[in-house]
Amino acid sequence: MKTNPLNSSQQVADKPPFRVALVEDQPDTRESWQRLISSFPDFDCVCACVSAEEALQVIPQAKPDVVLMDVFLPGMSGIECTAKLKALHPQTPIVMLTASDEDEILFTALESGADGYLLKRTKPADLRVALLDVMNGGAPMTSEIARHVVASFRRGSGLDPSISLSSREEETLILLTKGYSNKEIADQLNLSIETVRSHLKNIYTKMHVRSRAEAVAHYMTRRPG
Amino acid sequence: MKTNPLNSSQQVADKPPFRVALVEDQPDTRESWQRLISSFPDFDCVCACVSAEEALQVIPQAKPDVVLMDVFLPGMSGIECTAKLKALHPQTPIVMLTASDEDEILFTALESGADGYLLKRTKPADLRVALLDVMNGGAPMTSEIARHVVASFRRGSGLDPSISLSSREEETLILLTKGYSNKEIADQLNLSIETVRSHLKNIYTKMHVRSRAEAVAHYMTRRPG
DNA sequence: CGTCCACTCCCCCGTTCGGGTGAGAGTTGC
DNA sequence: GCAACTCTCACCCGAACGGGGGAGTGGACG
Repeated sequence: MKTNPLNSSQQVADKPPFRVALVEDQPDTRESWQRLISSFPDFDCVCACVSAEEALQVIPQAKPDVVLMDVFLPGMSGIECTAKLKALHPQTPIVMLTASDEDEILFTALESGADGYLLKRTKPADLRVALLDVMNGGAPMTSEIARHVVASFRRGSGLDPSISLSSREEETLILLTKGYSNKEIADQLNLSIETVRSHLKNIYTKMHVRSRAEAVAHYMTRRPG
Repeated sequence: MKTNPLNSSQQVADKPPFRVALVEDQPDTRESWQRLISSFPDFDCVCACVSAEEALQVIPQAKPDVVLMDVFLPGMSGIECTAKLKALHPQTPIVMLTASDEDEILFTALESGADGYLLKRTKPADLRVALLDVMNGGAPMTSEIARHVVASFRRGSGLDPSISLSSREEETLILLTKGYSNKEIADQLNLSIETVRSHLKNIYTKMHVRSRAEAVAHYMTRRPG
């Protein structure tokens, strides 16, 4: 049970090195990562694929201990590739690499079965820690990434541009989509239950629905939860 | 964010120590954490509350830089307390502490606005790192916790093995998520409204929810809408 | 200044919902 | 045959909900 950062212990072991597979289309980036991984004494970059298609061919044979997967790949995306690899070898951890920290990509990547999610600017030492972490059942991600993930639990989802709700109505709707009752919403917003009911009536009118369940359904189908 | 490890209690007024608030009902545990925090030269435990109610009174005045909150508290829970504190001071980071790594508690805690989530068996050094991390906008959590969080995204796309609904219950749920009332569902399935109610009761029990809106919310956050 | 609107809260009323309990028909499996 | 399960339906009851009013405050805008 170790956490992210500080790692000073250098394990010089006689054990066979951990086998890393790399999927990255950009030649210079790929070679750079490959060299970096091979520079770790306890790691071995057993294959460096240039595409998702090649990865699906090679990786099942290579049987790596961990896969480093770029998100953006020509043809099949790294996310789709991750899903397919996970279907074949659910136990092989896959860490996604990306230059972007955009929410939607992150969540899609995690849904596809990625175990960790790192930004490409991750420092070499942190990469090594992350690889060890993920092979140990962890879910390595940078603080930035983790914050996004945690934040996603907070907000039900985004706003709906098609209908203009007032800010108070918006807050009410979001709590509604978490399944709260009128009373619970009133408590969380420090309002009277009657005020919440007022807002709800307006929301129903604006959204053309007649019940909280319908409002939740419409809201969540328009804005992916 | 640089932190100079001074081992003695003599801190010259380079920088005021970080102010930590603690909420924990168990006396011995509370004092243990309090001592631990105070032992860090760059941290100061400015208040140690025995209950959520006290925390809501004291913490707004104490204005800590970070709050450590136990999940299980008599009376108002740590989760509810977190939500209320977050409503007052959204910018003050709150780290939840618990002995359990049960999914439901974790997600509820994160939804309530907690910024980090640590197990009580977290090592002192890791606690300090976590506190620094969360004040810097990070979302500290142990590898175990992070794995659960990531796993929850996976359930979102695939099947949910945790709950098995019968085929009739499944149909009912799907119509529920379209916002239909019991009567409308009954009509569409050519059933009595009482039968629909029966199915719904079973669904609620299996899904651990208490209302149709909550069922819709949970269902749609776990599956693509 | 007056109007509009968001926000807050209140009342009444009928309907819906959720929980508890029970029960008969059909199926599957031991 | 009996147990376990699903599917079906029923009744009761209290709580929650949705719709219809009204009403006061405060800010924005012309």
